[in-house]
Amino acid sequence: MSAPPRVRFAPSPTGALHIGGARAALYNWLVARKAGGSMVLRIEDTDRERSTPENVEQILDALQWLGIDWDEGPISQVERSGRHRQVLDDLLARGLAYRTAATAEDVKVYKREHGDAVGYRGEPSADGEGAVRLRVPEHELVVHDLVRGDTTFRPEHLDEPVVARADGTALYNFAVAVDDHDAAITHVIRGEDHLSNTPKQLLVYAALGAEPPAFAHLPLLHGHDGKKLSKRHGAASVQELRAAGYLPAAIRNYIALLGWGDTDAETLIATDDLIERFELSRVSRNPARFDEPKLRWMNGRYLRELSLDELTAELERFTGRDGLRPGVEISAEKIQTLADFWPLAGFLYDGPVDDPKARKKWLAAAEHREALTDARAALADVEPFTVEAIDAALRDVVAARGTKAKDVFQPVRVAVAGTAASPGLFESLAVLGREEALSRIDVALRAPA
RNA sequence: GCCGCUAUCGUCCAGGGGACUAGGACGCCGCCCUCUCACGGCGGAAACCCGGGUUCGAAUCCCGGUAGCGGUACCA
Repeated sequence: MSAPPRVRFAPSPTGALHIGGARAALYNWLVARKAGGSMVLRIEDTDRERSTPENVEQILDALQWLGIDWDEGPISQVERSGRHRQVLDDLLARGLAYRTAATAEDVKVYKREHGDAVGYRGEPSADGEGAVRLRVPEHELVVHDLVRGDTTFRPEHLDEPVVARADGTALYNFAVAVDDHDAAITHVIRGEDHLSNTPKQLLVYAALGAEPPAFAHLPLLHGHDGKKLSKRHGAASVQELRAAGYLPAAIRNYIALLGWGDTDAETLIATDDLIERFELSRVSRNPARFDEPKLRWMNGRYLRELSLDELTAELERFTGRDGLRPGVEISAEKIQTLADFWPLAGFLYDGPVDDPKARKKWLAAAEHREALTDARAALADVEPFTVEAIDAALRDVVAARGTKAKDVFQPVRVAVAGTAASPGLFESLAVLGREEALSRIDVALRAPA
């Protein structure tokens, strides 16, 4: 029996949380929740140029909205600079690191002389000033990865990495390793873009005299064009998905499947089952593409699992309107996202929408205007004004006119909804009520053909 | 360039030496349902990157090529 895992999610606040970060957070969370471990949230804000408090807020907010919680933190990496400096001094004192005046340009020159495959080896500066580089040992560095197996890095290929700026502030590869070690992290689960950095971090662990944690590098997520999905490219931030009307549960299910799958063919997996079934060893090694149509479909399934009360509450929160229940009842099975609702059913509340093409097609011909007139007359007499009675009355009109059903129904639909697609016609009319329905038809009839 | 990772339908995920006539889901196409749009049901098209090797047998193992991706910062 091994100790409960301690995982961490460590975003850098240089932008919004995008879907790739969300997935990394989710996988960490699943590992922690499955085994009764804990999840640490750390903000990697050592990039002082690009990190902002607003981004930190956004990320925390996105995580909470997604339903991914954490047990410790958020801890700020910059606030640990004292500890970083202390470790740095120790490494310097022990000769495992050295200060150097060498610049990136000097490294290039070195490569030109020794070949691209040869790792940079520098000399300490005479005055003891400059950036801090780590010494690289002679032995191979192997990353034991839970998803991709062992990856071996030969030391001669590795540049001596810069771990701190000349002013003594820590750089990423150094700070992560120190912080993960101090936090007793057992599993580092992050994107594959960090795989090449891992040997540098291994160096830090070795210098610390510590056992490195287990690593799990997740395949990257790409946009639909096959290119890397990032803050600047392809978007898909959690906030955007939220604004697009997706449910957290659906997003969790969808992104869990982006890079992971078990032998069971199930596609719809509730979060509790995800926790139970998730296995790092079954994470895919191939990059995946974010496919929004599939998320849409999945979201529709989750939407339809909600009770009408729950759906109404979601929709009222989403649209900022209330009294939506009647409209929700008749549109629930027609929407895939919360954002789909208003374009479909908003006419019930705000009047017919303006769709010239629909008017031209269904309200211009004399035949349609006559049908609408007949329907108006029938509707005026329907008693009670219920779905069933409206249904019967309008079908009587169809029968009397001897036309196809749609030649009566569509003009009525366009008259009351303004457009050719809507929830069920009879249901819509019943929701509107006789008075409102007749008045909309009258307006349509008065409008010039 | 160098270092590294990856390679099954358009996309995601299964399968992983003979059970493969390669499975499921999204999407797509057709049909059914139907007042529109959806939902739902049924059916269909659609993939093992290429070349060698190992083996009685390879999509599955090995090597090479190719392609894609990542890293190559005093960013994270």
